[in-house]
Amino acid sequence: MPGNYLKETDQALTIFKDYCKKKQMRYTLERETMIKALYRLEGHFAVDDLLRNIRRHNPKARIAKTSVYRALPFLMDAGLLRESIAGVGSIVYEHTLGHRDHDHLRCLRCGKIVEFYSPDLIGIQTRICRKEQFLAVRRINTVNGYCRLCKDTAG
Amino acid sequence: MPGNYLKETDQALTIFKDYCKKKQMRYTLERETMIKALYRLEGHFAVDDLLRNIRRHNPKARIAKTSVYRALPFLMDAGLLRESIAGVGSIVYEHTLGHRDHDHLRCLRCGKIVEFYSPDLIGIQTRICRKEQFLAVRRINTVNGYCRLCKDTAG
DNA sequence: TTCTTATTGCATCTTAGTTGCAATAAGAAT
DNA sequence: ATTCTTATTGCAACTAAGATGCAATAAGAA
Ligand SMILES: [Mn+2]
Ligand SMILES: [Mn+2]
Ligand SMILES: [Zn+2]
Ligand SMILES: [Zn+2]
Repeated sequence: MPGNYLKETDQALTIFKDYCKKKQMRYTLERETMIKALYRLEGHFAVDDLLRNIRRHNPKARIAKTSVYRALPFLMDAGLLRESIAGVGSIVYEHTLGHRDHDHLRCLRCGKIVEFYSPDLIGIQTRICRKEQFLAVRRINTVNGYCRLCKDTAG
Repeated sequence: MPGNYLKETDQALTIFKDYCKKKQMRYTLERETMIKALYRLEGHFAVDDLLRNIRRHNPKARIAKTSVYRALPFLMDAGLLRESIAGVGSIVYEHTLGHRDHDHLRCLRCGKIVEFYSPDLIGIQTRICRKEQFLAVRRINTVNGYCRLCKDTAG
């Protein structure tokens, strides 16, 4: 858990409090717990990883997976979370605060994920959206293939 | 069904015959049927759409969904098919022959899909892969958001 | 403290995709 | 043409992600 965990979590909670107020939603203990777990997880994760992390850190509170699934769209809409990698099967998320907008290379053999940051690529997408008068909400951009270490044994 | 259907299908069948030979796989009637259906479908489709199309055009032949699922990875590997859109939930495919490599904008409200072609974007991805010594197999790049007609009523 | 109603937990359902296995059929060898 | 090997099929049963209906609970405004 990196040093900026507290700051990010705090910021996330504040953002979500405001979001709830604006949308006349309730700021519940469960959602707060979920956000804290979210910013505890550093890498990419599936819903199940998130749930396990929540339960491990809060053994007495029993938060239902249903609630997590129901909260996710709000957390995404509030800008705390995004779907990050395509082509895996189940959905892979990652938190957004403290990470600049980036994309991924994913190894089909060992599962390794390499992040890359390309303002040029994002710029092209933005330009295309403008041309099509399309309001972008979330981008997802993944190259699946074989990493340096796996590509020889790939066939 | 466009005019180049026959040509594309023919090409696809030939490619897959060669692929089978190379991989010591069997070129079966079921797979041939599947490929024909594949090139009959023009747009983007899920596995279920493909199955329905197959069954409608071949009422007597009963091809099992299991076989379709098992064949898909081979068809992709042979270069006849690709996963095209991310963020939908289930997997969306489209055939490749006769279509240049492109990406998608997808409306979260009405489901409309806008295709766009950007050699620059593809070039950036290629450059990044080279830098990371990463062997690209398939790219997927989708911007989810609201189309021109839906963005006013999006909230 | 009271009251309204959004949210939760649980149980149940749905649906995409997978797996084990006996029956079938490519296609190579004879 | 017939035989033989084994990849592939169809079926049925399974797995796992995610959604849904509903009564109980708890935000948070009054
Ligand atoms: Mn990432
Ligand atoms: Mn397309
Ligand atoms: Zn690898
Ligand atoms: Zn739309």
